[in-house]
Amino acid sequence: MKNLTAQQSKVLNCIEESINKTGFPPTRAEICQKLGFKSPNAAESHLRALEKKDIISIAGGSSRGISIKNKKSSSGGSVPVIGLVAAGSATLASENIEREINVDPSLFSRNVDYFLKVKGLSMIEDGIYEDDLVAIHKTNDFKNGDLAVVRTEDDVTLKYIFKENHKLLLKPANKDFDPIHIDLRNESAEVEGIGVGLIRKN
Amino acid sequence: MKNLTAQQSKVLNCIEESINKTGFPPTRAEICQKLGFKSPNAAESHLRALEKKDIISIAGGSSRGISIKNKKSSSGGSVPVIGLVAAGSATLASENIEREINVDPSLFSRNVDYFLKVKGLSMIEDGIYEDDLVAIHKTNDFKNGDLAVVRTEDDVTLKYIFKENHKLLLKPANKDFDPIHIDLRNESAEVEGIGVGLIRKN
DNA sequence: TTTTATACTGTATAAATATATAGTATTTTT
DNA sequence: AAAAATACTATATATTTATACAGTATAAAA
Repeated sequence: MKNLTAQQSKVLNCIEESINKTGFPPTRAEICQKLGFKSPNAAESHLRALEKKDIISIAGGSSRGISIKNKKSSSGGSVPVIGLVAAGSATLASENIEREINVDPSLFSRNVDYFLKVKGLSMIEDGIYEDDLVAIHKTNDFKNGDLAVVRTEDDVTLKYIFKENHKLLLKPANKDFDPIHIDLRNESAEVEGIGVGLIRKN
Repeated sequence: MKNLTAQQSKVLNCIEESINKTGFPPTRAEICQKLGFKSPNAAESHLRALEKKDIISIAGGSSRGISIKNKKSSSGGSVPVIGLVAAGSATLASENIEREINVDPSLFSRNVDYFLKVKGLSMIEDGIYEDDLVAIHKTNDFKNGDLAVVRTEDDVTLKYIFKENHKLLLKPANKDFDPIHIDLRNESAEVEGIGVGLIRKN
């Protein structure tokens, strides 16, 4: 994250305080009053700096149009949300984290290390839809039939996994998709975790 | 809690939606635009009614000065899980609460009042399975096609809802189940809330 | 060394916004 | 039966507010 200057932090605090206290963001004038500025442009330029640093967003042409981006609620039990990523990049690398959400750890049967945002329709027949968040428990241990996050040589994918000797079968839940067969003697594949739950936003 | 009229509920929803979507409350004009009013005073008077019923507060002399009262704490919100209950009993009565779970309120697009534990297979074709927890936002306002919790004379059910004049259609997502037709002139039915998300435990 | 970012004051103004007032009509409560 | 609440249209306007422009000054980056 980019560093904020002392003044920018004060302005950000001022915005947070306003939202928490009144329920809505401050105006330029209100920021000036709270921080002792005498010109509305003092607030304006700090806001533009915060916008440039991607800390807030400013809705043009509307009053009090300030909103704070990626509001992380700091309290424990914060779990990152990750999009299905390209091969080579580490799944849990910070640049892949879309956001963080707070979840009750007792919600799912096993500890949730991250949520994987589903791309594509390969699991649709078992009620896993695009943009669903699948709760992933990080482990390389699995049972046949588990829903697994598997890193192959050229992809990261979410499928049902079956292993028999040196053969790995990654099975989708969509008849339009073909199962993936991997011979571990020729190709490498790694189980990153298994799915232990799901969250969907309508 | 005092009863809100249908229009007042719509206005309240509009405010909640604005706060969740943009981060700040709407103006009178924006409410009018969303709900199809042609006079700003239509929104104004509804706001004053909501203020009188102590649902919202309005900061005088400031733009977007609307805030929703007794907003459930924005972090560490404990949300009850409820099984589909028999007719006659209040859905949120304490004896129906199976457990409480902590959920990040920002997880779903609208405020979640409770989770409904799904019984049966009537929504299975749209990825809603038995024992899934459907996040319910309490409201009696809905759009055609919304996933709604509906209390009929002899049941509480989760279906897609469609209303046309005095006819209510409750449509399942399973071809083995028949849609329910309700004639509101003969039978009563009440929308308790709409589904805004889903949690599944494997 | 020149540019860019930071950190403001001061003034001005178009546009956004709250809010009052005047009506009409229907429904609900007393 | 009368009063109050609901549910709007329509118009007007004072005020709030965002936002641009013109400066000044210092610190940091290229």
